[in-house]
Amino acid sequence: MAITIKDVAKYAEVSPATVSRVIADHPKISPKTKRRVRKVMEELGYYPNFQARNLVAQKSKAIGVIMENSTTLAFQNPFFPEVLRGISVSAHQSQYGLYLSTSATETEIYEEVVAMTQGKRVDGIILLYSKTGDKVMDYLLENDVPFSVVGRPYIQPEAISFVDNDNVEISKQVVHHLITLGHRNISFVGGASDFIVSADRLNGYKQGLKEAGIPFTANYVVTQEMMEGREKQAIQQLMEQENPPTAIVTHDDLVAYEVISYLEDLDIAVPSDVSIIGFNNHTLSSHLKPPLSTVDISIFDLGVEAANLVLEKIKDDKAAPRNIIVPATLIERGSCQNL
Amino acid sequence: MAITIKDVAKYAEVSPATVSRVIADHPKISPKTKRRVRKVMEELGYYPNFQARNLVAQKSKAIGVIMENSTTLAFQNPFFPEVLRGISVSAHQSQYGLYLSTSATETEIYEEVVAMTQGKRVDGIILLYSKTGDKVMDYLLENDVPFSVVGRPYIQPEAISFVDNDNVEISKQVVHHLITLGHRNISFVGGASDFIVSADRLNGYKQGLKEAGIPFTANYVVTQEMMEGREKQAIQQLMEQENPPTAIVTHDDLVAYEVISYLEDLDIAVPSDVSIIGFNNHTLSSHLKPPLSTVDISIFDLGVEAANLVLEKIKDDKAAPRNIIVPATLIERGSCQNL
DNA sequence: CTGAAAGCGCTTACAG
DNA sequence: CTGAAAGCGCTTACAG
Repeated sequence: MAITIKDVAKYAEVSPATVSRVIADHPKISPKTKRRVRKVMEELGYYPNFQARNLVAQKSKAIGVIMENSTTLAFQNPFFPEVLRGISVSAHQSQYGLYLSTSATETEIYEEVVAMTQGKRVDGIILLYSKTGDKVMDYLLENDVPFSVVGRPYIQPEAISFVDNDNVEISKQVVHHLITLGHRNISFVGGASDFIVSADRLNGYKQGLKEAGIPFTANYVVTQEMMEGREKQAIQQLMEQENPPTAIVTHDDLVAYEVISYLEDLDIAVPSDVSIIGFNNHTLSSHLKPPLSTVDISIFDLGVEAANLVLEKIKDDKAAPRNIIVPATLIERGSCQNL
Repeated sequence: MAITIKDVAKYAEVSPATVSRVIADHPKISPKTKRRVRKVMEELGYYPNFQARNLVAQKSKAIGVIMENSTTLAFQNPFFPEVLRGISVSAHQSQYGLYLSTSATETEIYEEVVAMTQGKRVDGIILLYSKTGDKVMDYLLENDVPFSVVGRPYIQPEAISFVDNDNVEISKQVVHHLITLGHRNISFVGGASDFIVSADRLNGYKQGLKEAGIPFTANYVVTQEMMEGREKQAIQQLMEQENPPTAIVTHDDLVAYEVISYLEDLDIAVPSDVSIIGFNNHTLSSHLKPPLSTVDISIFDLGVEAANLVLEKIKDDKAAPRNIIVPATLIERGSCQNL
C-alpha cells in the first residue's frame, strides 16, 4: 500500500516514534536526525495518513459548512460562492479543510450534522443561514460543538458566535433614503419569512417608516412564500391595489431585477414610475439597466469572519462567544428617483 | 469522551466485534442480538467514529472537489453553486461526503490535492476545470487516483472520465445562428485561453466561420487576458477598428452584460447596432434588458454526472473511463437581430 | 535525544 | 451465531 511511517523509520534507521516527532517538528530531535528523516520522507514520497493522525488526536482539522442545498433564486446568487471564498481563505490559513453538507431537506441536514460532528469528521461547524426554530442550531448548542453562524441566531445570541450585518439598521437607512427622495408608499419584497435576515430587514423597514411617521401597510409587504411559483401575479397584485407603492425594497439584487421585469410587463418603468433598491450588490448590478441602487453587505468578509469565529472556538474550548458586525453600505445608483 | 463501540458492547452484553457487525448489518448476527444492540446504540446516542472506521477500511467515503478559488467574474457566476448542487445530489445518494479545496494558486492546489489523496482524506477527486498543462491532472493520472473532470481533459481524453458539453459544436451553432441573421463580422469574446472550454468554443467559432466561407479575423477575438483590468478599453478597441463586428459571441452571460454596458458607453445599442449571445443561461438573463440569447449548458447535470463518474471509479478500480456529453442548447431571446 | 509500548475506535479473518 | 486477537497508521507519556 502507501508509504507509512514505518517504512520511513526503517529506511532512516530510526523508530517510528522518531519519525512522528520529526513530522511534528519536535524540538528535542537532533537537527541531524531531522535532516536524515526528512530526506527519506522526500525520497519515499511519504504523506501522513490523516485518518490515523486524526484518530489519535481526536480531531479532524476540518470545518463543516452547512447550507441548504436549495434551488431558490436566493441560492443561485453569488452570495454562496463569495461567502465560501471568504471561508476558504481563513480556513486555508489555519490549515483546516472544508467539508460541505450535501443534504437538501431540513431533516437530512440535521442527521448529517449530527453524524459529522459525533463521528468526528469535522471539528466545528459554520451555519450559512439562520432561521427560526432551527433544530440544527439547538443541537450544536446543547452538545457544545464549536460553531459559528452567518446571520443572527434565533435564540441565545449572547451564547453563540456569529457574524452579521446590522440588518435592522441598514434596512432603516434604505427606507430613509427613499423617504428623502419623497416616497411614502414604500413596499418591501422580502425573503423567506423564517429566515432571521428577512425578519431583521422587515423590522428595519418598519422602524424606518415609523420614525418618519408613515403608517405600516400590510399590503405593501410581499414575502418569499407569496412569490413562490407565482412571482408575476404577486407583483401584479402589489401594484394594482388602490394606492400602489412608488418605491420597492427587495431583499436581493436578483429578485430586484426579476421584479423590474414584471413591472415592465405591467408598463411600469423603473425608476420613473417606481424606485427600487436591492441587497447584496451583485457584480452585475452596476452594469445593468437600470444600474441598481443596492446594499453591499461585504459577503467575503462575512465568510472570513465566520471561519475565524469557529476556528477560535475549535482552538480554545472556552473561548467566549463573539459577535462580529460587518459593515453594510448603501450604494446609490440609477434605480431610484425623486418623487 | 464520546460513546464508543466498547460502551455499547458493555451495555448490550456482547463483544465489540458483534456491535461492529450489527452496524454493518452483518447477515449472520441473530435478529434478536441486532435488536438489542441497536436499542443500546439508540439509548446511548452512539455514532460511529469516521476516522477509526476509515482507517481500517482504508477509505474515506469522501470526494474532493477542486476548483480555483478565484475572484474573476467567471467564478462569480452561478456555475459554481449549480455544479456543486449537482455533485451534492449524486454524492449524497451514495452516502459520500464532499471535501472542498481551499487553495487559491496553482501550486497550492497541487500540494493540497496530493496531500488529500495521499493522506486518504478523500477517495477520489472531481476537477471543476480543465486547462492546458495542468499538473494536478498529470498527478492524478500517474498515481491512479480515481477522478473525473468537468470539461475536456487536455491530454489523454480516452484515459480519463470526464463530462462536458460539445463546446465545439454548440459554438459552431451559435455562429451559424448569427450568420443566418445576416452577420458576417462576428467577434468572439472568450475566457482565459488556457482553459480547454475556451479553446473549444473558439475552435467551434472558427469552424463556423469557415463553413460559411467567412475568413477568420484575429482582431475579432478578445481573450480574458486582453480584458483583465481594462475591459472597457478592450471593447472600445474592438469596436473602433475599421470594420467593427456587428455581432459578438461571449463566453458567459455575465460577461455579455458587462460588454453590453461598455457598448452603451460607446453609444452602441444592443441588438439594433450589435447582436450578442452569451453562454451559461444565467437565471436572470431572461429578465434583463435585453433578454439575452444564450446557450444553456445544463450545469446541474454536469455536476451530477461528474460525481457519478468518480463514484464509478471509486467503487470499481478497473472501471473503464467514460465520457458523458451533456446537451447544450441555444436559447434565442432578444439580444440578436437581423442585420 | 531516542525507543518500546500502549492506545485512538474501529473491522475482520480465524476459531469455535 | 459470537468472541478474542490482531491490526489499520499514527501519537505520546514513560523510561532511559
